Formats: sequence, structure tokens, C-alpha cells
Amino acid sequence: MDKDKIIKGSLATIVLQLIQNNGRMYGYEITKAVQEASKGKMKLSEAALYPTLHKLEAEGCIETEIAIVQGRTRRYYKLTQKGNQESIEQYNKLKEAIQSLQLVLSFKLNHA
Amino acid sequence: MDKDKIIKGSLATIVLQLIQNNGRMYGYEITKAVQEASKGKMKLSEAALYPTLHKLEAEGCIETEIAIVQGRTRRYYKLTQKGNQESIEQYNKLKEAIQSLQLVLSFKLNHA
DNA sequence: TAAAAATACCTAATTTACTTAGGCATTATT
DNA sequence: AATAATGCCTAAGTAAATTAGGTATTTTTA
Repeated sequence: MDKDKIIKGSLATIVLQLIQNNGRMYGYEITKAVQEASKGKMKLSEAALYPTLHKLEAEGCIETEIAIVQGRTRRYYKLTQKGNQESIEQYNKLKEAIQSLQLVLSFKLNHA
Repeated sequence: MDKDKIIKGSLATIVLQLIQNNGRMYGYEITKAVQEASKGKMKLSEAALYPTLHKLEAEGCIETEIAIVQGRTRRYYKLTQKGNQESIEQYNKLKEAIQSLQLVLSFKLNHA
């Protein structure tokens, strides 16, 4: 999802968190949100996003609602109860993982 | 590399950074360092590590030196000049990516 | 007003990085 | 004597992304 392919494996967590923070979102909007929030440093491809959304829906974490706006179809997603729990859990784990990562990156052996 | 499969794609960066911080390290030692530094929250499998080490060596980022300690063979790795540059570059990109990630995770739409 | 860009959805094939599941050999511990 | 720890490794499978498209409508630009 990253221009520089650095952080992987947190796409579902990001998507859940974004939807949670904003009530409901549609796919295209999510890609733009990631770009805007990261000041262009991250670019979330639609090819990565849509399969993730469909998977989250299949798992019962999100549910959809279609809207037609100015002749174009939007598929809005919002969290289910399960998705709400998942979002919180995964967010906490990600935060922990980031902290662990930072500890590892600055680790020095006793004797070194 | 993670018990919880959260952060992926930064293994090479972690390895380079650990070796840089400690002058030289051998494989088994790296797995233990990750465990210790993260207080057991991260577990780096040898199956993930060794191929990464071999790839970094093939790329000319690290070079090896064999030592025999108490009847066992250790393969120490240290950074080459290229590895040194790579380490710094990748580390900086990872730091940036973490910051971007945090921005994205807390993003809210104007109107939401 | 025609062409290009933006909006909005999507999939298939490939690649990459990791996990699962082992193997081998020596030394230290129980 | 058996098990755990140290130390190296590989092969097969999987999951998650990338690459490379496709379709359709509306808005903007030249």
C-alpha cells in the first residue's frame, strides 16, 4: 500500500479504523483519505483496497449501503458490531507492534 | 515475523539496523535480540531470518565471517559500505512510514 | 466541443514475504 | 540418558500485496 513498500499487513486495520473514525466511507474516498492524511506519502491502490473491503464484508466486519450521487454509484461501508470490536482490537495490537518495533530498532547488546 | 502478523515487510530493515547498532551479529543472536528487545512480544523465526540474511548478502549489504565458539559454528554478519547506506536509508523511510501510518489512523474527514 | 482527468467500481495474474514444518549437529541442562 | 538450548539451514504452502488491466459516468481543460 506504500509507495516504498515498507509497512505491510496493516491494511485491514487501517480500513477499519478509518471507517470507525468517520462513521461511513466508500472505497474511493478511503484511497483519497489515506493520501491526504499522509500528505501524499502513502498511496493506497484500489487493487489493494477493494479485495480488502470485500474480505472484511465477508467476515461480517463491515456492511454496505449503496448511494447514487450525481449519476455515480457509491458503495458506503460502515462497521458492524463485530467490526467495531475488531477495529479496536486490531488498532491496539498495531500500536503495541509499533512500540515493539521501535524497541527492536534501537536495541543494543550488553557487551557491544 | 510477528506473533500477530501485524507489521510485515520491515524484516530486512530491522536486520540491517540491528547489525549496524551492534557492529556484528550472527543469526541465532538476532532472533534472541528481537525477542529480548520486544520483551517477548515479537518472535523472529529462523525460517524468516536466514533467507533474509542470504538475500542481503547476495545484494552486497552484509558480509560474513565464521567463528567457532565452544564447538559450534557461528556465522557473523557485518555491514558493507553499501549495507551501511541502505541501513540508514531504510531506517529513515521506516520512521517516516510509521509517522504516516499514525496520521492515517487518526484521520477524520472535514465533514464527518 | 473534443480530449483528458477525475470519480467510482472492479478483477486476474503475478510476485513477494512470510509461515509451517521440518532437518542436521553440537553442547548444556535436567 | 533424555531434553533443551545453541546454531545453521531448506522446501512447500499461503497471504497480501503489486502490476496491469477493464468499465462507466461526470467534470475539467485545452
